[in-house]
Amino acid sequence: MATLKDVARKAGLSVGTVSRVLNNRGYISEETREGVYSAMKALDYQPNEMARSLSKQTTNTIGLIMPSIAHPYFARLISCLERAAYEKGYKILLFCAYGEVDQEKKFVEACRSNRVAGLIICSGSVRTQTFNNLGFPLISYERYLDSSDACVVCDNEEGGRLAAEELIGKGCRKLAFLCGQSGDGMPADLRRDGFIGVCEKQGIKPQIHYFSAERLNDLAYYEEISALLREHSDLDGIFCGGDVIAAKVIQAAKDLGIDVPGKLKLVGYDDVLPATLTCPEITTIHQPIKEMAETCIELIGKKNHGEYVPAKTIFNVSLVRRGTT
Amino acid sequence: MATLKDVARKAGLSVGTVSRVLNNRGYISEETREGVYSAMKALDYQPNEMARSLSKQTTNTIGLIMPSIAHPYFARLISCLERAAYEKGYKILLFCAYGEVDQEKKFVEACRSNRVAGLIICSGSVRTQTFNNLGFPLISYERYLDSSDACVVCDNEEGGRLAAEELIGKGCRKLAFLCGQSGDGMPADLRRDGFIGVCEKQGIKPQIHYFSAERLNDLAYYEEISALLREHSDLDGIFCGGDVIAAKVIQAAKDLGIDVPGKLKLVGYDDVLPATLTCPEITTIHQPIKEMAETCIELIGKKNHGEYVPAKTIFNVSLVRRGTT
DNA sequence: TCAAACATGTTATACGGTTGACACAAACAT
DNA sequence: ATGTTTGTGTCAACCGTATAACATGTTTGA
Repeated sequence: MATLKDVARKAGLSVGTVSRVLNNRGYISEETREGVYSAMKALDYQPNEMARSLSKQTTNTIGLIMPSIAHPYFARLISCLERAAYEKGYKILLFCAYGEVDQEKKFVEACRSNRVAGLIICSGSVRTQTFNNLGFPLISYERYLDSSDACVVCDNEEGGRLAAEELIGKGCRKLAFLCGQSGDGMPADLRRDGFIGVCEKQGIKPQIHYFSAERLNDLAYYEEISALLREHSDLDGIFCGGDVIAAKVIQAAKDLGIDVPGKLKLVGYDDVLPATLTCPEITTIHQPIKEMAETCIELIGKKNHGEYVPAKTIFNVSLVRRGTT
Repeated sequence: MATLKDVARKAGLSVGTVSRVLNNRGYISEETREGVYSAMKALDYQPNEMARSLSKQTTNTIGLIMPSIAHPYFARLISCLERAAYEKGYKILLFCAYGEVDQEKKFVEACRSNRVAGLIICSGSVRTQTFNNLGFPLISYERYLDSSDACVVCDNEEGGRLAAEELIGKGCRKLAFLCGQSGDGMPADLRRDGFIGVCEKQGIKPQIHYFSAERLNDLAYYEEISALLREHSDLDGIFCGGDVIAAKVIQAAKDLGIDVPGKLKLVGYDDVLPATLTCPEITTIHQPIKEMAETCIELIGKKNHGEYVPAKTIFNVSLVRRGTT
């Protein structure tokens, strides 16, 4: 592929001058500028980003380490992050660690090797590991990570409270909470706490059921849910820690002859695609994913410009009422 | 961050020797090797991939240009591609072009700038553009792209035939096909042709309905589907060009009091998450996405090693019978 | 004992682009 | 006439790593 030198030769200019055109430095006549551009076009020149990054000691690449890609929530998140990144001139280097500490570590190192401009991580291990002296800002998404430069989260406790209020307000008294991986710093715990808090005020003690971490990847919730519904046949309201879980509850309930929302009401979480694919559609807690993604990207930019960034940015959630309540 | 020079100094060795250790070149004593490793650990050294790529004139990055990320099909595909890439030692640079030619072009240039080892593109424009002298292999996914080095597709016509046979075999006579973007080289056309071919042999002339391209991003199919069902109330079998479409047909049918699969039978396409979230679950055409993704990555590796790669790799599809037929 | 194999160092060049110092000339302003 | 701004070229150093050529030892083995 053509290099700067080739362009300079073609345009009858020096490398320095061509570089000036490319980087808008110093004085450049309109004539020269056009000469450079036409030479670039003629040679189909594309600057070598490797060389540029090496020389400039900075890249416009942002690393993403996610626990899943195919899950609707993360698919949506990655989509929003890609768009926000693109609009700020960044590219996305995507890694999926499946929540495994070893892989996360490897990918963090890969990001270091690639001298990314910033790293956004949604860790599966959270507090068990720390990342120091990375050389670039680390944004923790939906997790409280001590060694991060900033956390971007939504108000999970409030989400839990909204769900409880909705279910109780609609007359439910036998409640349950189904969620994914628990653990220090994970959002599921906060949703649970918010949920339980409201329940207790009403003298209700909800069932709590945790799915194992691998369910995030295979999404095989059905059997466990069906067993739970059979075991606790008096349940009349379930708060699901995700919309996929809620969709599977609808299936299991239907198969057991339990009417939703007649006999059993549901509130999901996330407000992603599955919430609008079921019958009935799922009442759920909406997370402002797009805004959260944009904030992640902005925080990296600010941090790299030496600006102040808040250690924690908390987004409001809201209830979206659909057919399951 | 520490450089090779720092490591060499710390280990009391020359840069050349350290580089030999890193690249397994020439003779190295066990003692020296360990000295280098401990120095690397002490300095928390990570080789600079920019410099390495620049020097080696090759990267281990694969570019991905997709029309969507959040759509379950592409989310799944990207997930499989990331995994396959990781297993072969590649990293993923992810771009979403929303099927827009201009953005695709920009992203192809970005890939050139980054000297990717290969590019996998699922183009929205297909034959309207050509990419030549890219400097790296171009794999076209599910599209027939003339200027690509290889196409990886599934047997879409066969998928259409399987769907028609299933519906007709279950007694349907008034058929329709709903699909996304049509156009030369797009898979929807082949599915349609396969579907129509079987229908005609049975003397059936199906309705064909195309959604606009933007539906791929907003997935707002409901209104159009509902209108179609009302207009053609005698329909008893619908072949949907995607599982999300099928899920929305189930909703619209239910709202119109049409029983699925009693009065109306459905076959979806892709076999992705939504197919197993609805009631009933969706009978669909399974695409071997994982295998297709692995093939894409392998083809890039082979092409870069000068090995022969077939211009077209076609994967078999199969019918997965669930609740909608 | 002498050659081959092993182990390391030195030095230079390359990858492709950025940047700063410096020189030179023409155009312009005072 | 003199100083400033503008436009360009030359040259060199640098980013971090790879690699080849060549020198210089030390072991090892026949």
